[in-house]
Amino acid sequence: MQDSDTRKKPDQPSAQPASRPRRSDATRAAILAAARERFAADGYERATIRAIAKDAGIDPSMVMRYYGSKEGLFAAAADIDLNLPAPMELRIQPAEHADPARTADVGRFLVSHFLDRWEQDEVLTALLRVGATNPAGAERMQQILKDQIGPVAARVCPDPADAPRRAALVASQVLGMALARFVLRFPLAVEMSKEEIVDWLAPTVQRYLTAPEP
Amino acid sequence: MQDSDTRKKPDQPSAQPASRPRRSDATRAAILAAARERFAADGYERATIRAIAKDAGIDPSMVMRYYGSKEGLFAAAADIDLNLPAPMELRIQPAEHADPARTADVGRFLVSHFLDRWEQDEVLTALLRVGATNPAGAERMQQILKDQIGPVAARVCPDPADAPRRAALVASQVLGMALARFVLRFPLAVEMSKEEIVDWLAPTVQRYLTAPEP
DNA sequence: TATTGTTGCCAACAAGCGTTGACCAACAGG
DNA sequence: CCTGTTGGTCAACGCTTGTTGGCAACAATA
Repeated sequence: MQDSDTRKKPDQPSAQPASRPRRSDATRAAILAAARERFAADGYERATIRAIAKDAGIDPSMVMRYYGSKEGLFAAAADIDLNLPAPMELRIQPAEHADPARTADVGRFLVSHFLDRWEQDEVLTALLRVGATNPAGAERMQQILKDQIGPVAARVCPDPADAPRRAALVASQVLGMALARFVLRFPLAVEMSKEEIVDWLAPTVQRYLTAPEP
Repeated sequence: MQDSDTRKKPDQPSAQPASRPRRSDATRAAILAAARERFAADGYERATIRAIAKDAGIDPSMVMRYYGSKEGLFAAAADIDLNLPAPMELRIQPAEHADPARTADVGRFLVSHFLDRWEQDEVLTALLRVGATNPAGAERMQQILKDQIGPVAARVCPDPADAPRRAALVASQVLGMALARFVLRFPLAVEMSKEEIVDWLAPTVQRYLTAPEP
């Protein structure tokens, strides 16, 4: 899902789903990488197509040809997969027993996973920065919450009916920490070790997901 | 602190600290109000001086005359007072007894107060939006955290030495919820009632502030 | 080899931005 | 009354932005 392209001119209207490699694939990838870096560092407006093109070592007009517009470029760059485990896998860990505390430590796992994910892929910071000022970015985040975090919550929380609310609570804590650490760069949020953060946030997330009531 | 001006031409170099009212005070206030609205709605880059001036019903050049530059305007508009109670007042509530759980419900009070504050004053949303893309905005937020939340944490948490860390944790949860509810406008974060949010977040904040260890 | 599509650069466009300085109207103090 | 200060508009500046079309070089196909 990550490197999907917005390819034009579908040669065979109903042919193979993955189009064969092109000579320009390296350039496309360079543009995408530069775009992620710039969006992460500067946000949507200040990440100019000219700057991105310069980073990628090509002409600005190429960006337009391959991605149509700045919005198209962002859409391609912000195609994110959180790599969350399929919900079923979560139940396996603590063997197979009844309702209370279905998964021993979803909270711990999730917080740790998110921190790793954020540190290794700047596109998450990019999406967070852009989402704060750009409607399309905010919508994309909302979609990720719904499609990728929601299902996990649905499997783990007591009443699947209010899984969305649980997911939103989890998102508020995780995004808040990401904001403080990777976007605003509060010194104290930056200096804390990953383990320390996990120790503090895991019980919170665990409670948001599994507590029967506040 | 809220409506501080960047007044030029100090007539008497060492005269009264508060200058007398001017004929243009209404215009200044209109500009500031429009600026807060635009910054909150659009972020720093897309909130143009021209648009702000139009909202205020005056010429763009007036903004420059009264606030020097766009940065100056933002600095004036983002002069924020969280209205947190002086730390001493917090200790009074549960009478006067020893260490464990100094204040019965700081968490509940803080979450409720922040939600109120955010709802009634759009400048908080403005600062959050701008802080995500603008270094000056991020620095301002950091300063508010240090000067206004830090002291509260220092009085309430077990070891005043790591009050800053406690404050950062609290900020991560509170800012995260503000981000989800007021900036990204996740439907489920918007639909939840204020009481519901307080019920969920209060224990978290309480723990971040008063728990002896994670 | 001739033709056709792909890859890339260059120069330019129109629009929008923050910012500036000239200029006029209204008021204030003597 | 005049005179200087203040409040405000207007038109323009220099610059950057996203975006476009033309044109040369290369690769692939026939």
